[in-house]
Amino acid sequence: MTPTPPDMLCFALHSTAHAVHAAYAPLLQPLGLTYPQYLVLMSLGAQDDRTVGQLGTELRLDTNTMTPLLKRMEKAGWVRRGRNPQDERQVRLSLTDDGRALTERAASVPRAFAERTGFQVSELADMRDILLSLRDRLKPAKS
Amino acid sequence: MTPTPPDMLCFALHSTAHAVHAAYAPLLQPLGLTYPQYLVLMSLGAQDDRTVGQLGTELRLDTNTMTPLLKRMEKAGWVRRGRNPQDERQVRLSLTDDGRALTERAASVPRAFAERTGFQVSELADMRDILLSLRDRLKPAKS
DNA sequence: GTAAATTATATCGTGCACGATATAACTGAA
DNA sequence: TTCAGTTATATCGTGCACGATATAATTTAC
Repeated sequence: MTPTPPDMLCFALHSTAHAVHAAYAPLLQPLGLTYPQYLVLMSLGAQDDRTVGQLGTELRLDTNTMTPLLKRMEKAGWVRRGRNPQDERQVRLSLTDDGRALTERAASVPRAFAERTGFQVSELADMRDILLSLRDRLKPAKS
Repeated sequence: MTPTPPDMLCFALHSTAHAVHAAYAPLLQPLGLTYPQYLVLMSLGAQDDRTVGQLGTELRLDTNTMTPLLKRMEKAGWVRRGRNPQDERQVRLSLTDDGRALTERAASVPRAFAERTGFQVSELADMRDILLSLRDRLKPAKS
């Protein structure tokens, strides 16, 4: 008996991630943010003045995704990008005043999301930890 | 205290979905399939001769995603697309012989994936059900 | 029986995501 | 010191994903 998508864990994960993305969209759209942009904003809000590589490591994205994403955010006036004079290979990132103001408006989004799910905060944290345990078992990525 | 991506459930979900996607990629690449194409193939393998809309409902994708995806699969020779003479609005989908042969090769992929995680099958099923309960609570999608 | 509404699919534009490749800056070994 | 190797970022091409819109076929209301 061959497995069918609705029964597969991978599809549950895939479709739930999309559903969460869709649930965030109406919360982020008034702020003019996409979901990956929101992650960048919150990450820089917590720790500013980092390189593209450092931010990409935290968000698990490569530079081929990060660079255009960051350029769009620079164009929107939320992020500053500048080469590090000590090491011209690095591009250091920091929030503009507008960007920092936006982090404050965006900070309430996870709570608004959690409320919509109807789950307890502790249940959501459990779910998060289960997911991370799965994710981190997949790291080796070698057959 | 503003939340930071590594602590957020949404990011755990987002990054775990990407990690699973990445873990599937080396299993699917020898078959020439992308992950969404694999879902279409398995879904049609279980139940053939369905419309674009029916398949999209199962995979939770709209026609603006389905149509190009299905055209690529048609071009690859796995899927046939044809208008339903009873209702010319509908496009009915079925697997070609090549497509059906590919489902057999692709059927072992979830087991190979499950083995890599090191989780018990029952644990993976529990995880799936937890995810689906979250996903289905988000459906209303109205603030 | 025809106009309005609905349904099914397609098209267009934008933004990730990622493999492959490029390029410039730095580092280190001989 | 020079040049081979490494590191940090960028570019290019392809494939989703999705909002908005378009179009043709069918159904419904009158």
